[in-house]
Amino acid sequence: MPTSKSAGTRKSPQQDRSEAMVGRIIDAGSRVLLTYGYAGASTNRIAAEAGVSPGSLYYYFSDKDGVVRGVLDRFLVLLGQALSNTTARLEWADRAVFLETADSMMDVLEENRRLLEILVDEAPQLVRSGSRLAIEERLREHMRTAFLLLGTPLRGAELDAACWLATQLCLSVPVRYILSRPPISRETVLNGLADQIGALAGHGGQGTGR
Amino acid sequence: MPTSKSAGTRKSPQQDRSEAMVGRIIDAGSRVLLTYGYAGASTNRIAAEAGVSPGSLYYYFSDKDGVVRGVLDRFLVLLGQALSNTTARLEWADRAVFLETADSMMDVLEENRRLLEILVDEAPQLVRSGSRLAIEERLREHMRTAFLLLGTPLRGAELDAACWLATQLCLSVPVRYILSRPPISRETVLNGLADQIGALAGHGGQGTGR
Amino acid sequence: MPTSKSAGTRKSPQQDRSEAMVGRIIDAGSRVLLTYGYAGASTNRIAAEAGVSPGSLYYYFSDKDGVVRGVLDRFLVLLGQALSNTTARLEWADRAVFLETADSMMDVLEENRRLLEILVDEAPQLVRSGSRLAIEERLREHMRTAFLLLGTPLRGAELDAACWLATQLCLSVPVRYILSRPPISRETVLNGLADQIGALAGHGGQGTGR
Amino acid sequence: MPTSKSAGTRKSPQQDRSEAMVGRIIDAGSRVLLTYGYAGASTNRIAAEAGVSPGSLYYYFSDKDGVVRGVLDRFLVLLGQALSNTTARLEWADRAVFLETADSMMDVLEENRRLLEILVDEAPQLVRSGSRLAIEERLREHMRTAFLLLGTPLRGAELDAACWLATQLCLSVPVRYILSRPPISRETVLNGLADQIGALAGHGGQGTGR
DNA sequence: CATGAATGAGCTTTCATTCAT
DNA sequence: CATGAATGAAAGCTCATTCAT
Repeated sequence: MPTSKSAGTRKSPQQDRSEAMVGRIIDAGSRVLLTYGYAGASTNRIAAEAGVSPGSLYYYFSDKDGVVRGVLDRFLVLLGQALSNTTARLEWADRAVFLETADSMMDVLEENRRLLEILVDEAPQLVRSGSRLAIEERLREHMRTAFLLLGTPLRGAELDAACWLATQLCLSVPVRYILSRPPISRETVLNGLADQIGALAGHGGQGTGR
Repeated sequence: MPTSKSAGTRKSPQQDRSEAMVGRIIDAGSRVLLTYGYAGASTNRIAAEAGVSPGSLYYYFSDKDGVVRGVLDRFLVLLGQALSNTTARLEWADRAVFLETADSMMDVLEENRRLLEILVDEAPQLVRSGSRLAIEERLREHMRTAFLLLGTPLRGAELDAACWLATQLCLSVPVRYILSRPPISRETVLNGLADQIGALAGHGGQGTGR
Repeated sequence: MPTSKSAGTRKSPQQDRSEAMVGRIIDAGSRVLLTYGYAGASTNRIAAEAGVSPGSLYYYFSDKDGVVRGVLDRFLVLLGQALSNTTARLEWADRAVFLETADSMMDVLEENRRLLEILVDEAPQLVRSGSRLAIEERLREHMRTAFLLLGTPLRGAELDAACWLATQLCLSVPVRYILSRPPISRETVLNGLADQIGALAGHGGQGTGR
Repeated sequence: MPTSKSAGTRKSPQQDRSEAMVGRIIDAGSRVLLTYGYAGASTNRIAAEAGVSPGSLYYYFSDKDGVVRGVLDRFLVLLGQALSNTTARLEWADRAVFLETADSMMDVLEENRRLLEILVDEAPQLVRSGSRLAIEERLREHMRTAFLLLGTPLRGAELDAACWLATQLCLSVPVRYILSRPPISRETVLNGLADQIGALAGHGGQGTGR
C-alpha cells in the first residue's frame, strides 16, 4: 500500500512517474509558499515552478489547497518521525527521553521555521486538517501511556482532561516558541514543559515530572 | 484617554458622525465575516452591508484588513475587560480570583465562538496584530505580579520563561478548548490551568498553585 | 421608470453614463457574436471590443449570458416594433394587414439573419428567455382577437389550441424560412401562413383565412 | 446496407468489439448528457462513464460533438422508425394513418423528452446535422406523395412551398408541444395539424384534410 | 465627506485533445 | 487497439482599490 496521501490528492500514484510528479509539485509548492506566502501561491505559479502544466497540477490535486495540504502533510510526516524515533512510547515516562523527543521536534520546527510560519499564520484552516488531527491523536496516546507509567492517580474524565491539556501544551508551546522567538533558552522551555506535564500527571510524579 | 483605535483606522474619530461610520462599518464587517467567512468578506460586500459606499469605507479604513482588524480589536477589547474586571492584578495570586477571571474570559470566547473561529482559522496573520500583542503583554505582567506575590523562587531569565510559558498557556488553552470542544468540563480545564500556573511558579506554590 | 432590462442586467442604469455603458457593451456583444459565434464570444473579448474592462462588464451584467440576453432583447424589441407598427391588433383580421405585418417581421429577421442564426443555433436556451416568451404571449393575444373578429366558431380549449398552434406557426415558420432559405418565394410562404391561420380559425373564415 | 453511422464516427464498425465500443460510448454519452447537460458533458466524463479511456473515445469519434451527434442520430433513428412503421408512405393520405403516425412520433419525443430538451436547447447547432436533414427530406417526400394522392391542385413551386410548410409544421409543432407542454390535449394538436396539412393540400382535400 | 462607476491584473479551474507506452 | 498521463490555451469571474464628480 503506497503512502496514502490525505484528501486533496486525486490519484493515488500508480506509476513511478505519477509519484514523481506529485513530489515535484509538492516541492514546488513548498518553494512558492516560502517565496510568495499563501496568498501569493497561485496554482499557475506552483505549476510553473514545478515545470508542469496547470492541467497536470489539477490532475494530481483536487484544488489549490490540495497542494498546500500536500506540503503540510509532508511536514507533518517529519514531525511524526521525530515522535517515533524514540524507541517506543512507553519510554516517554523517562524525562530524558521526553526531553530528547521534544528537542528533536523543536529541531524539525526550527528547520522549517518560515514554512511553519506561513502555514500556521496564513493557512491555518488547513493546519486543522486530518493529518494534523492524526498527530494530535497520536501524541495524546503517548501522553496517556506515559501518565499511567508515571503512576498518575488520575482516572476517567480527569485523566482525559489531563492528557488533552498536556497535548495542547506540547503542540502549542513549541510552535509558539519557535515562531515568536522569546528571549528564553530552548532548554528552559523544554524543562518547563516537562515540569508541567509532570504536574499534570499528579504531584507524586517522578520521571518526566521530576 | 480617548478610545484609541489601533492601526487600520485612518482618523481618530473626532466627530460623532465619524465614530458612527466606523462603528457601522465594523458592525457590518462582523456580520459579513460571520456570514461569508474571511475569504467571502469583500470590501464591497462590507460596504453594502454597512449601507455605505466603498469609497467611504476606504476613507475610514486603510484597506480591507483594516476593517478586519477593527473587528478583531473590538473583540479583544471585550477580552481585555474580562481581564480587568477583577479589581486589581495583584489579586490574581488568589486562586479563586484567577478562576473567576479565566471563567469570564471563556465566557467571552464562547459568546463569540464563530467569530473567533473565523478570525483564528481564516485570518490569522491578523491575530498577531498590535492589539493582540498588547493583550499578551498585559497578561504577562499580571503573571509576573502574581508569581512574585506567590513567593516564587524564580528570578531573572527563569522567571521570564515561566511567565512566558504561563501566558501562552492562558492564551492557547482556552481558545483551543472553545474551538475544539473536547469532551472535558470547563471547570476541569480551568483547574488544570490553575494547577499548571501554580506549578510554574514553583513547587512551594500556594494560592493559584494549590 | 427606465426601460427595464430582463434578468441579467445588474444595475438599472441610473445615470446617463451607465446607460451608455450598457449600450456599448451590448453593441460590442452583437459584433463579437457575429464575428466569433456564441462559443467564441468570451467576456474578455466583448469587454475589449467595447473598450471597457472586464470588471465593468460584470458591473452591468450578471454574467456572460446576461450580455447575450441583452443582445437578444434588443433584437426582440425590433421584432416587437414590427408587430406594433400596424395600428392596432384588431386589424389583424384583415388579411392585407396580416400580410404586411408578417412581411415586416420577415424584414427584421432578414436584416439580422446572421445574428438570428447564431442566437437560435448556438444559444437557444437563451432564446426561451423571458422577453421571448413575452413576445409569444403578445402574439397569442393578437391571434385570439383576430380569430374572434373572424367569427371563429371555436371556443374554450379549442380556441386556445388554435391560438397556440397559430402562434407557433407564426414564430417558427418565418424563422425557419429565413434561416434555411428554401427555394420558395417569401410571398408564397406568407400566403400559405395566412391560409393556415384562416384554416385554424375555422372553415367559415373570411379575412385572413381567405 | 450496413447501419451507416453519420459523420462523427471514424470507422464503420467492422468488428463486434468496435460496434460494442461505439454503443457503450453513445450510451454513456446519453447518460452524461441527461445528468450534466451539454455544457457539463465533457469527453473525459463520457469516457469515464463508458468505462473507457479518453484515448479510446477519440479513436471511435472524431471529437466531442461526434459523440453527441451519435446520441442524436440514435434518437433520430427512433423517430424515423415511427415514420416507417406505417406500411407505406402512400397511406399517409389517409387521415387515420397520419394521426397514428404523428401520434407515435409524439410518443418517441415524449419518451425522450429530457434528452430532446437538452439536444434542442443546449446543442442545437447539431440538430442541423445530416441525419436531421435526412429526416426532414424524407418527411417532405411523404408529404409530396400524400398531397398528390389527395388530389392537390398545386403544382411546381406552389407544391414545393406547401410541402416545405407542411414539413416544418410536422417537425416544429410536435417538438414545441412536447417541450413547452401547453395546456392543450395532444389529440387537439394532432387534429389541428392534420387540418392544417389538409388545408395546405388545397380545399378540395379529403383524407388528411378532412 | 460621500459617492459609485470603473478598473484590470490575476485567479482558479476546465477540458478537448494528443501521444508515448 | 487501448491506455491515461500530460497538456496549455483560455474562460469566466472577482475584488481591492481609486478618483472624478
